[in-house]
Formats: sequence, C-alpha cells, structure tokens
Amino acid sequence: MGVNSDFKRLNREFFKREPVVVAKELLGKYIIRKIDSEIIIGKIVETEAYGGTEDKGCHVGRYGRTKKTELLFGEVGKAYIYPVYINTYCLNVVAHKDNKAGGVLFRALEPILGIEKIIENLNKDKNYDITKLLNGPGKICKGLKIGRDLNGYDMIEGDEIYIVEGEKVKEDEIITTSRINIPYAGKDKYLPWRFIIKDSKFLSR
DNA sequence: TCTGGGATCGGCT
DNA sequence: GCCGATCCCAGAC
Repeated sequence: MGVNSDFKRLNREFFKREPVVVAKELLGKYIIRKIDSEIIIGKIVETEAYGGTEDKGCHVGRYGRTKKTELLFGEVGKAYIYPVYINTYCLNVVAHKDNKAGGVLFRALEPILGIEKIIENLNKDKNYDITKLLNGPGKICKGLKIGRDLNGYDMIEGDEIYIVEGEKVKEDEIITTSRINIPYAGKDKYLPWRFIIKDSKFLSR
C-alpha cells in the first residue's frame, strides 16, 4: 500500500461507542505522527479498552471524576496521556458513549514509516530489533515523541497526531485476552478487553 | 509546602 | 522472573 495515498481519517462518530468496540475496531488502523516535517506511521496491533465507571481497571473506576480523569468524560477522539513511573507515558484515545467515560490504550504498534526516526527517539542503534521498537505503551510515546504537551490534543481535527483507516482485520485474526498489569482491578482484571492481531510479531508480550 | 503513587522498561540472575 | 530507576503533580497537611 502506498503511504502517500489519501488516507481517510477516522471521524468523531467512530469514537462515540463502547470503548470495547472501538478498541477492537482500531486494530489494523494507522497512527500518523507529524513532527515538524518528519512523518512517522505505525499500524495498531494491540489495544486495551478502559471504560465505564464500573470498571475497576480504568482510572475513572479507581479515582472517580477528578482533574486527572476529566478528559475521559469529555469529547471523544482526544488524546489522554498518562504518566507512569519515570519518563514514561501511555497514549490513550478518549472513546465512550454519551454521558459515560472511557478510553482505549495503545499497547503496541508495527512501525511502517519513519523507522530511523523512531530508533533515534528511543536512543537505539540501527541493529535494534524492529519488532521490539514499539511493543509497549511507554515505547510508543517515546518513539513517537508523545509527551504531556499532547494531553487533550484533538486527534480528529489536529494534524500533529491522528488516526486513519488501515487494513481490514478479519474476525478470526483477532485474539481477545485479559488486560495487562492491572493487579489492582480485582475481578475486573479478567475482563476480556485486550485485543491483539493474531500472529503479529510486534506485540508487547 | 511536601509526599506518594503511577495502565513501564530494561538489565540482570 | 524480579528489581530498580528517581519524574510529575494532585491531594493532603
């Protein structure tokens, strides 16, 4: 597929659905990141849904509606960027039905374009295993230079980072599992809200 | 003002 | 598999 063709951007309506549905349908789509004149493109191969005030795994279920989580209640299609530990961030997109809250976490991407730039951002050398470049939420943010300054950024209207239609992923190519690294979620950690593309070499684990 | 917790990563055993 | 890094800011005093 030619990367210069007219990619169709996802519209606001796409994200006005249950986070679980959005997470699943985001598989195979492309994230476009523009930094000055540089363009980085990654195919979405792994996502997790976080949503609903009942979900003990998501920030809303844990903290309620606070300044931190306010974005998850707001306009869908915006970036929700959350810091974890040191110098590490996670990229989410806000997605929920009206009057609710939720989001989708990007856990792994397949690098498509701008691979040298990604390697540079991660301070890796040329021989670094490409399948491990963006195989984790922290590395996505570092590799695509996504920082707190993009928290709340509108990925529907904005040009610095957005999502476009990609490859159609068949139902039998999708594997559903429970989410990663949320031991605090009680029984909600078993919810089958993680979606991965079967046989992808670019997954987080 | 101060302090703790956080949806991780990479390196070592 | 387990451990340590030593940032940021919301909420508590």
